[in-house]
Amino acid sequence: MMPITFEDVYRVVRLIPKGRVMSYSGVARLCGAPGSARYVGFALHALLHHNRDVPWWRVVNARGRISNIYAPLEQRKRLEAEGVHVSETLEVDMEQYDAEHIVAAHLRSYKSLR
DNA sequence: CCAATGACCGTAA
DNA sequence: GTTACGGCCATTG
Repeated sequence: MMPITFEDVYRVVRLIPKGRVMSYSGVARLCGAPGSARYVGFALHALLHHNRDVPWWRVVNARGRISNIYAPLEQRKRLEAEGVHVSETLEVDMEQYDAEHIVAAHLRSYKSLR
């Protein structure tokens, strides 16, 4: 299987619609690297000191919890600003907000158009 | 080259 | 609800 790069991760994260979220494992799956969730976290971590056009705040862990240890409140603020409800325990409802199926469909149509 | 390191995850007890 | 552990894999020192 082809190794994935930071850019592969950023490409998928950029497809998450405003007002939606995805899990680290979901991003890894759509990058074609199922099981590489840790690496997705690593790629997002690399964004901290380089401002890029990547909506990192739309990525949470598989249970909907904010696992960013650097700026959890900033992440919550940005999500709320998009209409995503974040609980006091820093969790979102994945049943309601998970965009994996949407992004997957987007990638499928992109692939068939190409 | 090798070992350690993550903004993680699924399973098991 | 909790902790523990193995797997994960590109990057870094």
